[in-house]
Amino acid sequence: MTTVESSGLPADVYSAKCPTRQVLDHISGKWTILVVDSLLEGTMRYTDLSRRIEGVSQKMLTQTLRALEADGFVTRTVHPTIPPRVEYALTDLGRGLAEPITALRRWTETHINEIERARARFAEAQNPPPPSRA
Amino acid sequence: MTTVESSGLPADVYSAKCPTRQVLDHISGKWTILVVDSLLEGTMRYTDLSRRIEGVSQKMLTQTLRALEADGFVTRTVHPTIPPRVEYALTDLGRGLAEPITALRRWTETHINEIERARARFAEAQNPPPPSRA
DNA sequence: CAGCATCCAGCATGATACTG
DNA sequence: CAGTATCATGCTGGATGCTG
Repeated sequence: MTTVESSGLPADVYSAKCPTRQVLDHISGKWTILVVDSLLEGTMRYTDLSRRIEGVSQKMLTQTLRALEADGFVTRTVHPTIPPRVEYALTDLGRGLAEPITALRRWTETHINEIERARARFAEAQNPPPPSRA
Repeated sequence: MTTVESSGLPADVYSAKCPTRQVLDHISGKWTILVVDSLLEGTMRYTDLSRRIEGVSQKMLTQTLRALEADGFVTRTVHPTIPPRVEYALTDLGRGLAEPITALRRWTETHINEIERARARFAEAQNPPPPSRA
């Protein structure tokens, strides 16, 4: 096998088989978090989500919902009426997923100032602007 | 402001100004987690990381390290010797970032079986395979 | 050793038009 | 209403060659 032997390290953190990577690749999609967040407030119809998330294309919304459904994070319920009525809701698994995401969000929000100061320092170091006064 | 009023929702979760999105976009990069994980074990030189992560191109490794440096997650120390010697290390902030990431990793690893069962069910529902025996 | 600059391929995303 | 199908594109990421 091609595993790194000299260390107990990543091995295949980016392998398609790495669970973290699989899930991370999904939630890092542009719309996934928006959808999950929306559904945390309750069941919604396609159009509800579409209007709420505002900016998402039909293609992307559908794609995101399908991926979430495939992973068991949301349920899709079709009411065979006219006009059609499709409702999306989070599963328990989906609500569980929301927790670590929220943890990450909170950590980030707590430290965003620190991060932005670091960025400012970095930018300045790269881009030595004329010290406004010698 | 352009914030959604009718709900306390996403507002601009995908806006460039959303902290969560900013950080998520970074850690969702193919190599960021690998680099952070590696550096959790201690200071490393460029080549150490390059060899350890194995599969990363120079471009991507450099790019990833620069982004992490810009955000204040790693320090880059250049020893002006010949040949050059550059050492990378996690900052406290970087170690802090590792925690929510680890939390996500753990949640995923705990639930990956459930996710994969959901996927199997979904695939089957989409792709009604001939029931091996009528 | 530790990069940077350039070129290129593929996929993710997005806009548009059409359908049950 | 809730999608599907197609086309266009922009950016991510990888390969290659050069430098202090």
